[in-house]
Amino acid sequence: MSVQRKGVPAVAPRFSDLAGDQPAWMDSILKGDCVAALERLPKNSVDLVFADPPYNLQLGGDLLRPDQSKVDACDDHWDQFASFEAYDAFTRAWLMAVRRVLKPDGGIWVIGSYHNIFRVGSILQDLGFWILNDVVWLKSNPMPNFRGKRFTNAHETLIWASPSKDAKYTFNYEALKTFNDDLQMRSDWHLPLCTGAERLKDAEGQKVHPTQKPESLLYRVLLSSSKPGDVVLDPFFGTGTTGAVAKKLGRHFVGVEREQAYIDAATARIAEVEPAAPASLSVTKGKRAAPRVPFGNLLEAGLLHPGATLTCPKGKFKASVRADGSLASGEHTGSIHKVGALLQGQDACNGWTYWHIEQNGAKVPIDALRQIFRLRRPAA
Amino acid sequence: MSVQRKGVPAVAPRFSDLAGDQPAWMDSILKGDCVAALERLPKNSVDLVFADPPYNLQLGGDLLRPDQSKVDACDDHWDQFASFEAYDAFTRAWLMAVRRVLKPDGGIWVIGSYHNIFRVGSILQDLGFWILNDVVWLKSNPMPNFRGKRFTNAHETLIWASPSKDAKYTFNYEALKTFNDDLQMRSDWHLPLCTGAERLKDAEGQKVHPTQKPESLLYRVLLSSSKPGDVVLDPFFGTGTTGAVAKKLGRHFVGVEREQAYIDAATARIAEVEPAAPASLSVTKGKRAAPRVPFGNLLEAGLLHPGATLTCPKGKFKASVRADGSLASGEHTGSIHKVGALLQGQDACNGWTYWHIEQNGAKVPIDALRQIFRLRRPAA
DNA sequence: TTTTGGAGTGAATCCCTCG
DNA sequence: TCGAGGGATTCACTCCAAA
Repeated sequence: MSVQRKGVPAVAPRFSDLAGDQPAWMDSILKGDCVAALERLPKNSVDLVFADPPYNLQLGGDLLRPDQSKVDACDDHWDQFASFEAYDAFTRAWLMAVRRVLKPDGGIWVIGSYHNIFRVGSILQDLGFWILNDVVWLKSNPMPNFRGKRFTNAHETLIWASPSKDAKYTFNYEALKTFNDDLQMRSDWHLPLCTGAERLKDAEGQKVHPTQKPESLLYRVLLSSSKPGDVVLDPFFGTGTTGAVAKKLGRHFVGVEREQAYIDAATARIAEVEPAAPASLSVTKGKRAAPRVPFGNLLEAGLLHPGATLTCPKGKFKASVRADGSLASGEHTGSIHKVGALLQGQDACNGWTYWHIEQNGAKVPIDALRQIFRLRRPAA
Repeated sequence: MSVQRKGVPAVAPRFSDLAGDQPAWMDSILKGDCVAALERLPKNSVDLVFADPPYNLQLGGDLLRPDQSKVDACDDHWDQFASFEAYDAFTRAWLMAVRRVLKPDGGIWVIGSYHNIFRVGSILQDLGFWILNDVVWLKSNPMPNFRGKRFTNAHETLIWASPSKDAKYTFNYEALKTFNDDLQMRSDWHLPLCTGAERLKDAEGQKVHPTQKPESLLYRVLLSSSKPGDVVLDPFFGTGTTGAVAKKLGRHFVGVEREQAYIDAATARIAEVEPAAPASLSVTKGKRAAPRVPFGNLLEAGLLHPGATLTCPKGKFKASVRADGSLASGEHTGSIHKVGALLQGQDACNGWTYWHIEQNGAKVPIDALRQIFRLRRPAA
């Protein structure tokens, strides 16, 4: 596949099926230096950042394979820094620029290797970002260590952070759990490198970008920590993996990139992406997203009657329902939660799952009645 | 097992079967602050350092499990620091003290989590240490994320470094390769937590140390980067896992520890260690069943797309695939297994064999896609 | 003697809305 | 802004008691 399309504008065409009026920078690639280009975005305009900054690889001479063929190392000039101080200054600058455009309840991901990730992590913390997780991308097919002098470097590290300690960041917990066969998603992600047809090649068959990330990685990043319609910024856009996956998943993107060749490749690539149907983008949500149902509503709706008797799971405690939706059990009165907690001598209790009622000879948690109520009266 | 042995001296008896004339500090535990105690060691006297410094966790209030029981947090005073600056100063001080006693061709390992490891890594680099690898310890049985607000924190990070860029460090490449079924040892190590009989308990059955590391981890560290007879320093000795494994593997140890209770426990523990031929590796080589493949992986890998339609064997039920790997069929949403069970009115259902997709005019169970996935990505 | 079920636990930066 | 209160939230493994 050739990506050398002459005359493609630096700003990719917006895809129109997502929204009506959009600022000019939406779903486009800004050409230029990261810090300068970000000044063209308004403050608090971005929901999520994914950044794959230069790794500051400090390679000595050429690396040879056992058969003496040369390893195609990442020795591009943009990856060279004179010192740790220079790299730190660069990192601080782009992180501060990103911070300005990131919403207070947004999120940021940065990927790196041991060459740079410790600098990035420290500076994130120094700037007041709050680390939520570090995630390790385990490569199922890493490059072996040809000289046998170290362990095979089989992973990279991602840092997920919010702009401040008390930010209300997005995390699609239930969706990720469903994704992972009903088990919590862990901080270790086993994914293959970007190879084969997914890897962009130029007319000569050479890879267009030395560190193109797999779409599977971005899929998981965007699915976990953004919502459909969100704006995702990638300040080191490269060949646009972030943009391609964002478009596929119904998110907006903004990219910043200095090299025209990468911009051309990314623009062509993203144009070919088919967005998923909006309906398939809705994602499993937990109980927290369901509308709150006051217990008293069950009485109003006739699903329960004043005077009904509730029991705890083991039948040890009983309580009777009062007309105002409170419970009475001996001396204790109060909400379903409070009475449950008091009887058990605990600080808290989820009354919906604790209290049961007998129906057709079986004990059913009152949460089942709540579900019936919600079905009868959707979006109450 | 009780480790409360009164009258045990702070300095453990040397074990005499390793060498003849030894300095007094060899195979002993130095009591006191790390920096001060290290002044008692000569310059260039240590071959390898393993350090498990405080992580500076910065925990908030109590954390309760879903069953309302309290998580036994690591809230010891030694893990409290006023600020990142204070933690950095502490880190710089002990690393400089360690650097003095470490031989120019020695090595150092430091373990940490995202709370502290970025500070440690940056300071290592600033002090001129040369990072050789970062290694991730993947926990097979981590503590879950009880509130569902983040990814399960399922790993810790180790940094392996030499004192300078051109150090001739020790790396037993062939030994590790043999250890690892004739494959290069990778930078991801899958090991269980320290639990069961290995975990030191006091007379009341409480764990002696909140963060005791598994011997399997130290086994791999010492096997890979030290030689028999080497001196291994652990400046945060705790209950002496480093010393126990060093003795087992025929290495000398020096520990530094402030708390007398830990010193007592470690001394008793190490006294019971039999220096043995390494035949006890079986714990780290758990047999590999067919790797579990979450349904979501098929989406990431592009074998299925959001919006695809699945059907049951008889074509009676249809469901559409959503971006998070859940299915939607009428009112029902959830995992492939859950939705299959709901539609059939059963308690359980194997979604892999139940759901089919049309390919080239034929209905194929999605299990076929899973097999393709496994072939493409062995040992995911 | 063997199997089954329940309780316990591990370095954790772990809620959110409303008045 | 703060406090009160509703109510949501767990995986792998070990040990011990019970069957």
